[in-house]
Amino acid sequence: MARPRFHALPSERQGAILDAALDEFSAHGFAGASLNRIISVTGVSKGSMYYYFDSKEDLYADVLRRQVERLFQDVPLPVPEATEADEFWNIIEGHYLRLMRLLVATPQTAALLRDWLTGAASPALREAQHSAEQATLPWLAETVAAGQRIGAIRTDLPADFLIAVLLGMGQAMDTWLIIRPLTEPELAADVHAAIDMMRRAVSA
Amino acid sequence: MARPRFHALPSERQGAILDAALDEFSAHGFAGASLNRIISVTGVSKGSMYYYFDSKEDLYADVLRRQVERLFQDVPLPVPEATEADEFWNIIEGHYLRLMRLLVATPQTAALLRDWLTGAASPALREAQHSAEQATLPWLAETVAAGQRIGAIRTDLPADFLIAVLLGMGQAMDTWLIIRPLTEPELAADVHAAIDMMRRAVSA
DNA sequence: AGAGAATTAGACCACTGGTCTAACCGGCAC
DNA sequence: GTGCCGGTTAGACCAGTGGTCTAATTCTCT
Repeated sequence: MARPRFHALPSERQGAILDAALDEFSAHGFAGASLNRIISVTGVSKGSMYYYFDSKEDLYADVLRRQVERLFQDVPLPVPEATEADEFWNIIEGHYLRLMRLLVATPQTAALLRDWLTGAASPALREAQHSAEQATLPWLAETVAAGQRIGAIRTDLPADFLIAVLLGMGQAMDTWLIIRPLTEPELAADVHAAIDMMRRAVSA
Repeated sequence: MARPRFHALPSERQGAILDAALDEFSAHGFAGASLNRIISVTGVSKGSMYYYFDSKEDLYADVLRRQVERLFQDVPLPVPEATEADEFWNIIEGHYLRLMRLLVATPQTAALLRDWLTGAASPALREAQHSAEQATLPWLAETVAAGQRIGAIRTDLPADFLIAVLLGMGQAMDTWLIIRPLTEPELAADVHAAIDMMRRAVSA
């Protein structure tokens, strides 16, 4: 995680650094991004950079976390408070649709997420993986628990397993949806189909 | 792809190079692997290495392709010739179980595949992606088509979409299954649960 | 003003994947 | 045998990488 010193910087300077990093990471992915390019664009010296961040991964993790936070802030996704399975899944579908719409509208964030989704588990990115999971997993776990409580989600398998499979399905769907230029009606239909598959896979 | 020259080499030399590369890639993943380490272990000069292979990716693609081929050779997985949905899914489950057993028994291959699965779509690996897809995708596509023909798989969604989702589920399940040390009875039960979820998601 | 800490700059390091040229070697023509 | 020539090999070399280190600067507080 970025050292506290970084957050003590004037916010415009923070912003300039993080913006440049976002540009670089979303354009080239983690592996292809060049730290030297980032510092030369921002004018920050290498010494300062490593005074603020532990490593390239650390910077990446911070950029990613910010984008995920912004996403969750722009599209609030409360854990569904439903009493019945159909309602539960409708709420989920609405969440997903809103999220995908926002991603379509912010291609840079979408590119960053795509890179992260497809390369996340590589050993070099455990830090980023971890920091983004902190934002995502608890929500998913809570939602699964809520679904189980009202009988919308099966309880015969370990929740961990269900969550892993849902994450996998979600990544595949995200990638499939993001990668192609989408028109509105298609998007809604595709999201409906995606959630339907999830529902079938894990419903009680 | 490896240049033809490489295959003209004495097969023991080919083997030594590919073994060293497999060691390196499975131990450190694609990004962490060092070409210099591979050539220093094998005693092959850098000039020769680049005379045989176009690039690091090219070598990786070749190593990966070999392992996938070996896997499919050791565990034949014919497209199910079933006439009824239950039978169809039983055959699939049998295939998957056999494959996972082999992977558990060959951890090096499992490590290589895990790295590939989790990092495959990163731009640097398109070559490897492509070469391994050639081995995997057609089979999956055929199997989906076979399932659709006998009414075991839904036809209301694009096959591409189903395949993408199945791949995502498969990756998640593979990872979940490989990552934990498995005892036999658990493995069978987990595989059964995994295939069951796939079946629910895509059945007609 | 002066001491001491926080911060910055950028030279430097080992290493990376990849290129290039000079040497080498086997086989064929004379 | 000699000359030659194409396929092959060795390894010096290159620009660039992420990361470290130290000396200088700036800031703060007494």
